[in-house]
Amino acid sequence: MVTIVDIAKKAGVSRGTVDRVLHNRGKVSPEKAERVKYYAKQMGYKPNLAAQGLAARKKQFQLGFCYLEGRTAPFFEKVCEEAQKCAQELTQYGVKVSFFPIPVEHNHDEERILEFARTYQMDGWVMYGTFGTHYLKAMEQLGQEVPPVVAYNLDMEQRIAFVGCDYVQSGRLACGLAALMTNQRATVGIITYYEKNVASQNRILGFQQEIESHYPDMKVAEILYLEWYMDQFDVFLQVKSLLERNPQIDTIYLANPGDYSICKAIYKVAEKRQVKIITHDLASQELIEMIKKGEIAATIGQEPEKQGREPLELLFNYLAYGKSPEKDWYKTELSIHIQQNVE
Amino acid sequence: MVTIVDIAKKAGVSRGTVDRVLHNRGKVSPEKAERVKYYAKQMGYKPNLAAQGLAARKKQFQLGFCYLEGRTAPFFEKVCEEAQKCAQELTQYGVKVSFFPIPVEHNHDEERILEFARTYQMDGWVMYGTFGTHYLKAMEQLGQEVPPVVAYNLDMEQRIAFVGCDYVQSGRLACGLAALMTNQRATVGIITYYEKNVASQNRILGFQQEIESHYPDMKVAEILYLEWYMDQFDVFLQVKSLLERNPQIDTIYLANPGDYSICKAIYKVAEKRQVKIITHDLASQELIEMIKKGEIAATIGQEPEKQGREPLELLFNYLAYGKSPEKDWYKTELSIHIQQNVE
DNA sequence: GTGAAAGCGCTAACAC
DNA sequence: GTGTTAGCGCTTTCAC
Repeated sequence: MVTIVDIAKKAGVSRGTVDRVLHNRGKVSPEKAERVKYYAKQMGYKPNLAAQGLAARKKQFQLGFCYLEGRTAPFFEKVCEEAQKCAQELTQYGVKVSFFPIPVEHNHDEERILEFARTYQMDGWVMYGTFGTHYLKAMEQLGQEVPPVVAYNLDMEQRIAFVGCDYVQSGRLACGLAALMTNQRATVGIITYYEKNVASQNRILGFQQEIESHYPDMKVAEILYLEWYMDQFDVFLQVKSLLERNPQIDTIYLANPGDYSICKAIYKVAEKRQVKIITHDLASQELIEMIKKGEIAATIGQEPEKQGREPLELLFNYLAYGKSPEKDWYKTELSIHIQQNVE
Repeated sequence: MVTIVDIAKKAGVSRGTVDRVLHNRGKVSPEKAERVKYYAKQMGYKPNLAAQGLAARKKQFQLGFCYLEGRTAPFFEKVCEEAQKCAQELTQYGVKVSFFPIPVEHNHDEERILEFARTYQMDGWVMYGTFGTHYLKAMEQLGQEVPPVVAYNLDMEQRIAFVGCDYVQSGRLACGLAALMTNQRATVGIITYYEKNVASQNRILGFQQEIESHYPDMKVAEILYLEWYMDQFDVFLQVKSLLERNPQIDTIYLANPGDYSICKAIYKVAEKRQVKIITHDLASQELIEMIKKGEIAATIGQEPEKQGREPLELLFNYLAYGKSPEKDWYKTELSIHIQQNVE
């Protein structure tokens, strides 16, 4: 294994100089820099991570992790759980991660976010796209330099990388499942919270694209938009009338479950008609129970653990080792869970 | 963060003594040992991995990784690929991993395995169960002390841990998929290579158990055992007559694909009857293409990457840091792949 | 501009 | 039995 000292010897310089060249830090004569770079490449130098990590302790980085909190964001709990584990491990490298729960009702509150941006100074941030976008706007308004941001779950601009799933593909996969369960003849009722939610929109888009490109005998009968304020009983009535309006519906695609309590309401109506329900994520215990019982036919996962861990690791590598993320988009895998492989 | 020196100070001993206590290595007076242990626990000491890794370089461990090689073992290629990546990373810790491909035809050749055991001495081994079992027998015969072995893919006795899937559950999941695709009314033809293969047997067992416990309207019409020597055309004829004997079959469960070339043969026969095919693993490009085209309805994965990486990491942790595996069985997840989430 | 040296936390060889 | 010390590879500070 090639070390920094090996290069120093070959290039006839000191180990300090090699380090300066490798990190584009400080004053080195052009010729020496050239020579060092040449040998580093030629000898296939790869920094030793253990050693780098050990030395990194002195830097004491402060990172911030923002996540959505509230009844309607159970998915983020899973993400956050893994992020906490990762944060614990990063302790070893002298990193301190602070967690910032954002209540769903403040998610677009520009005033508050401005205050947030003013108050908290970090060496780097992990944010989900919607919040990150607001944050950047706030920082611009404040005329402040933005630290590196890694986005997760939903993408945003000006981040150094994004970790999350392909929502369009996610909708396509849901469509494929519907096809599988109905001999490619499904008539689908789509139900979703929040008409303007990008994730939900893209999923529905993907679902419809897939029908068009692969399944001529399938169709979407209606898209039902639920509103924030509806409770379980409201939902029950809405779904009931959806099914009454469209007696041919045999599959329900719940593109954005939000609060999973609505699943129960949907199931109650759908049960009598033997309608298959397909939804996303595996976040609440309630949902898991329903899948185990076969009340929900299938759910599509998007690796919440990876969304919690990878952004922190990317950020740390970026700051501590100067390693820019190799990819622009770290796609999480879309998993299918049915009765027999849940848990 | 608590370091070894902090403990030494508190306990009023030297850092060397603390190290000896923590690793149960060498002579320390009982009282001092007690004191060190007490403070280590009380202060919540966690060794710094970076530092440990750096220091581990001097030990120069030699590990061996055995894998099955040949046309009928494409799954192992994926495993091996990831294992090689992991081996490359372990280089940083002074670890050298040697890879031993075992041709399928030598897999049970006791004579050869005896020779193998005699020839290669390693600090630790990663082996798939079938080979590992023979290896242990050989070592016993030679009267040699066995180094630690981590098993993967198939379990064995006397290993320090096992990394692999639950084959019974894997068969249950296949059954669940069949149910999903047929409104719980599938009539299934099961096809498998090698009657005595444990993985295959357990999958079929799980499949049948699941029918019994959940799907009264499903049944297995026949189990067809293929033989080693059959070529694609032989398979074609066998499957054809299987379907002729059982005109009600609407689903084929290929419990052990072995060589994936038989998939094409099965599809050719099954196509006319619109029979759904379910199989395992995602190992060959050929198979992936068939799934993309929808010729194979679904395949069930078992995390080959994890099976390649985790055993090496466990073995390294065991040897270098004296950390025994936390679990006895590291279960790999069963994933479902259909047209829309393959690749 | 450059080299020398200290130190990150841990391990193991060595001296007493 | 126990303490001391060299060193793993890298970063950074401090002289020159």
